[in-house]
Amino acid sequence: MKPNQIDNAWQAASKCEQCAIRHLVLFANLTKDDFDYLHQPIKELHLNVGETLYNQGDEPNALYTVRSGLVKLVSYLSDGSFRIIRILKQGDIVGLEALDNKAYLHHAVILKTASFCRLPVEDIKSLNTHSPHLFTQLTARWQQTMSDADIWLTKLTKGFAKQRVAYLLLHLAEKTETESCYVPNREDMGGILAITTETASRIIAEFKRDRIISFLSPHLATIDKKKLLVITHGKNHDA
Amino acid sequence: MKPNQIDNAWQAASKCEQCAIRHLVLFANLTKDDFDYLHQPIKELHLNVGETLYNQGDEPNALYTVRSGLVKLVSYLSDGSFRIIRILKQGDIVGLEALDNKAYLHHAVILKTASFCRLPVEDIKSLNTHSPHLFTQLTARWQQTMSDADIWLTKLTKGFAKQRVAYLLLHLAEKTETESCYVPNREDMGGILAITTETASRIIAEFKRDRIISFLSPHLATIDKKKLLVITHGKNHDA
DNA sequence: GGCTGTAATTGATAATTATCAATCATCGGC
DNA sequence: GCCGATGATTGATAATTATCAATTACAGCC
Repeated sequence: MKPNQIDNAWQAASKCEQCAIRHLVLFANLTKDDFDYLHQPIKELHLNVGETLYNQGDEPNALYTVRSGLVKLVSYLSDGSFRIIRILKQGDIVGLEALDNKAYLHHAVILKTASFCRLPVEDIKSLNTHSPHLFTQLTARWQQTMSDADIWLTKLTKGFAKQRVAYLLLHLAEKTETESCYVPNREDMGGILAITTETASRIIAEFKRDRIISFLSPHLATIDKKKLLVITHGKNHDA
Repeated sequence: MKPNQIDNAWQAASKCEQCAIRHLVLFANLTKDDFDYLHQPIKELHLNVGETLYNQGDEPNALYTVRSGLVKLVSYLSDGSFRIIRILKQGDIVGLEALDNKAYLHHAVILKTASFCRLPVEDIKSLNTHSPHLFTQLTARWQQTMSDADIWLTKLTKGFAKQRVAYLLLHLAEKTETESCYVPNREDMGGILAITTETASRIIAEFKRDRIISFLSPHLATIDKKKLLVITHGKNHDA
């Protein structure tokens, strides 16, 4: 990301106490006093599709709360191929590893125009030593992250490609408020499910023909959850 | 686990301050004073192969440090199949999710005769509010768990079965002090790599014929790391 | 030793997926 | 509207893996 983009991306900071989605975020149960331990105002950050929040190996000095949009965490392998580790939505924390002072583990790339709150690591740490409230939330976040990783492992990397695609769509639908759900491009689907772009494409095309999925726009579609669930459960003999 | 087994499993508690592997464990950097916040002596627990530390859904009131041995975390799916989520060795924490007061997420089953320290959740929480030292360690553990999960995802579920088996063996070898490494039975290998038992068997058999792996006992073998690394990197044309 | 149950291996075949290559669709810019 | 670029789709084929079934190896036990 270039300097001028950074300037554009940053917005005026706003008061956490008045945050519209505070019930979803890390600061959910902080008290009024707790906020005194924040030495700098929390800044907000806006990024467009394809932009990068941080890169693997970057020195980490902040974690981020997703206010809106979608973010993918990508890990590149030595052979040049990549794998998408997770997809994060509103309320999720990105870059939790910053708390451990290690370099970021992944590339965080915007899938759907997103906004973030930037939480400086030092503030989080100081807040944690002074107030017991944050620890609960942090625990819950780590927990959430692990359980997401488990789902990724158990549901998205097991069984035939068709089942995995079906599960992915259902999983993505869970991440949405509306009836329609975000559908990644075929290459990203491959990166999530450990299948090739072509296989992903073939399956989505088949789902389209079977009216299991209908695209409203290139990355937005409505899905037939019932049919997908059947596919998830194993082979369906065109019942 | 039946009551009489529990009786056998528990050993006299020992002093954490004198623990031989304390540098590896959660209490690594606690001060003398910190230990005063532990209301009960830390108990030690011994379990044999096939025994269960806890089951998915059990109410969690403790986390465990692995003192020795190997543990697998298993998740059963609705269709009766299972997936092995992670393998834990000396120094690793089992059941971190207990801190979030949620039910255990997996079954924790002993692969290689193991001993544990049982850390009551309440003690950990109280210790954390009174001393800043534990937070660092907990952060590091969560971090470790996440990064393990990432490896599992990126390396063990991608590419052809042969590459995955090769990577698994290398990964397991990392978990050992000695030259020989633990090799799971073929069904478990399938559960780890999302392949069938037969495929796992075929590949291990092939590795045996190629002298890439030599079994010393049913679950212990020496491996040729160099050759495995080559296989990991993609197709090897019998160079 | 012989028996028995479990795990490992192997074989044959069908199903699934990767690979390589070509075509089609779509969208923004001119 | 046309062009070019990018992503999606489809086709043909080979490679990989699952499936079903049978056989072998081996440890524990009588």
